[in-house]
Amino acid sequence: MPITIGDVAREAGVSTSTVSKVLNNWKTISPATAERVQETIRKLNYTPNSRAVSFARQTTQNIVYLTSLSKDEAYHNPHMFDIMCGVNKVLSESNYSLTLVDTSTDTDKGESVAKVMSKKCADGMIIHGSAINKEIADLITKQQFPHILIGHPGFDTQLCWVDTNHALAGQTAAEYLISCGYGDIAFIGGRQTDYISTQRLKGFLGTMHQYGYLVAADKICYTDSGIEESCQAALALLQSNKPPRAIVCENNTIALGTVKAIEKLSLKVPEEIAFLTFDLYPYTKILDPKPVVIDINVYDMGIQAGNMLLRKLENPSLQIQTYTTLPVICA
Amino acid sequence: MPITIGDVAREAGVSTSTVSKVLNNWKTISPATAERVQETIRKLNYTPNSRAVSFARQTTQNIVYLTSLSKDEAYHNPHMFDIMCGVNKVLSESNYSLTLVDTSTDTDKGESVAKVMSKKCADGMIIHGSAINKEIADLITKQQFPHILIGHPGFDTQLCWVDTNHALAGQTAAEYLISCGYGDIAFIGGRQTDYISTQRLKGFLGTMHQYGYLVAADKICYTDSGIEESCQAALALLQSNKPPRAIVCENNTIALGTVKAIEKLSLKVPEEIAFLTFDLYPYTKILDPKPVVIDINVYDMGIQAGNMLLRKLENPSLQIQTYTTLPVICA
DNA sequence: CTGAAAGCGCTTACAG
DNA sequence: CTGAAAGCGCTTACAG
Repeated sequence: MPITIGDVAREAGVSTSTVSKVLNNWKTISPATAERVQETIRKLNYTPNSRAVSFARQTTQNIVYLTSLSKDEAYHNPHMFDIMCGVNKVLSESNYSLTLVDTSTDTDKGESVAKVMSKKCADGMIIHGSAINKEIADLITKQQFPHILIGHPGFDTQLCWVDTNHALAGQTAAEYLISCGYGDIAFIGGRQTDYISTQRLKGFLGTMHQYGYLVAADKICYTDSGIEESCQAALALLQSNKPPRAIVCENNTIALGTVKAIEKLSLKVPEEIAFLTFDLYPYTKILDPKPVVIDINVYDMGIQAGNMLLRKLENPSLQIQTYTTLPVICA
Repeated sequence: MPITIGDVAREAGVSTSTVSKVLNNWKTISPATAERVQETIRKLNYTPNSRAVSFARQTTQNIVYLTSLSKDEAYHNPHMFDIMCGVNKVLSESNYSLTLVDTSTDTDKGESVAKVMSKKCADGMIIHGSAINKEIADLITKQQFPHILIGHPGFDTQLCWVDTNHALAGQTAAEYLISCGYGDIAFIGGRQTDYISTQRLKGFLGTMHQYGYLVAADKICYTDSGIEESCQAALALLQSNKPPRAIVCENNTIALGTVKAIEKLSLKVPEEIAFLTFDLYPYTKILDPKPVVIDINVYDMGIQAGNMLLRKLENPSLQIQTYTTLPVICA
């Protein structure tokens, strides 16, 4: 038989209201009473029933993390889980719990979101970018349900979101390589339709121009991000009659292809060719030779997203649409 | 103003008890009434308040997943998250939610577990092996709190657990290589004190002996699982006067070192040397040359753990201590 | 500073 | 087959 607030009240010789007030740190309780009640709580080893608290307060102290959780997601998309860990950290520090909701099996894409909001099983939600579209966005803004979206939504919306600034990462890449004394830099990107790749290229080119360097069209390639195609692209660059001094690889697979090209030509890194990529993946550190890496601390991004949601909970009218978490260089 | 069971009752002209019974599929309700109530529910777009349901039923329909969720955990230990996804899948199919609880910041190791049990915020828990010790085990068994531990606890206990059978994976490795026609097989392991490494070696040796192959002592090495030391171990084996025909690498880092040794000696795989490792890591597939891999479907293991917990919830006296999920060969 | 009482929105014996 | 009523264990105006 679990012990209740009534047991504590009886034992301490006060009312349940008083015990509740002690539990919630009301300052209208006399120190003597408070102390007595606290002691009884310790003696009986009492913990409030969170179901009852949640029901009485009309709030859950729970946040939902909406994302796709398919098999192998953990291997393909470890960043998403690192973000989740960051979110969990701040929330738990503020006594919120975090509940996972998988959107991968939704027949209707807004199914999970609608359910969370109507069942009142959470006070707010963190939505991973993979789980959003225009309809869901409208649903959420109409209900004014507290939320933070991870990742730029890609359409105009009133939604609150945070994202990393990929263009800024591209800038950082250019600045770093320029500071190393390299002016002739090539860029191997993913598909031209890829948002992240395009942003990184944009930032890179902007900074190059700003510093007075021209990047010739034949120094910019687009690939399918496959290892083989990237290797070919890198070989073409390195074997041209005027090879670049450095290569920016838009992602890790491209870096891997570039590694193969560099090995094949037996070039010395960074003496003969420098190369750089974005994001620390589990296998980035085994690349040999090693690229310079521009990384985003996505755990920190999760922390920031969690913090913003807590602020939204206190002040629902807050509108947040921001780029957060600076890229850092791991040379 | 969210609509309640009372609104539905009034609109449908019945009592709240009746609405509740319709909601819970009691068969004592006349079809006519049931239909009328269902229609009202649809019309008003009513969803039961899960806080109230949880409070009235004295159950949460929530399960806690206890594990360490530090920064970079997602990169170092993706398997743990894949298990989590599997657990979430079965639970959500049975209308249970899954809440994350991070044990990495516990000052006292049993802190989180004790809190979960006393606050009654979950009906059961899945505990990742990293978050267990003897004291916690005693706490849980004393309270008879429904749980499943992922991973053999390493001490005698009444706890319910599931694990993968590493010795069986070692057997599978030996059987596969023997079936390829290789009899002279070496084993590069991690530290002699490592449980998993020891189990894999045990299974491997058992099967080798069973098939009548002797594994000479100098064909078994122990390493610190570092790339460099593994490469040296592999080189020593391959350059001995009687090199093995195949090498079993106890983990991916060792496989990576072995890859380097094979490259250095320009050996052809598998014509001159075959090699094998365990577990598909994110970078396993970029190893070149490719090893044969013995993998465990840990997502499936999560599904099984979730299913067992559901069974425990229905039948608390159930005792489960089992090895689950067969290793599979990815050649 | 303290307590009696209403209320949070459901479920479930029990009576009819 | 249906409904009145108690109960789940807290919180919080409100009165004193």
